[in-house]
Amino acid sequence: MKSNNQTTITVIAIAIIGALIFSMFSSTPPAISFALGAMLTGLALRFMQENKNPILDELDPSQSSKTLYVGNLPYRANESDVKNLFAEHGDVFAVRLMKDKRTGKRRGFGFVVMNSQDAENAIDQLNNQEYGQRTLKVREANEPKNADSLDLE
DNA sequence: GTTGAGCGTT
Repeated sequence: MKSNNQTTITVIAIAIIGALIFSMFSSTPPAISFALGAMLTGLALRFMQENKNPILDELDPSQSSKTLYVGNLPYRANESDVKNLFAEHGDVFAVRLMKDKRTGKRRGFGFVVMNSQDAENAIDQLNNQEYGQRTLKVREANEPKNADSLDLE
């Protein structure tokens, strides 16, 4: 609900164009026809936005996810262990432990995708904490796939 | 079967 400035400008621009077109085919005074055209175009755009791709609305647009980098993991830890560990501090959506593509051995680090708010908590709770006789390193990932609500910048 | 700072995959 934040970065809709561009969308808003686009809608206004299209609404103005619609208003101009509407003014051409209207016998009412220019100001009134312009306003009517803008309103009609705006309503049309809203109708189009509400009916566009209901599939996209089912992909949990309300829940914003954040990818966490997890380093210094014990080699014997699997994805279920990491998922259970992070699940104690929030909703975990996915866990990917990186393995070497040639040998398939675990490289000792991975990524955890979880709720944004819970991710902030999980970093504070799990970073520099012992797990499997190792000191965990939990940070925000460098290439965030989904960073919707970032108030940092 | 080993190792130990790091930022990946359809």
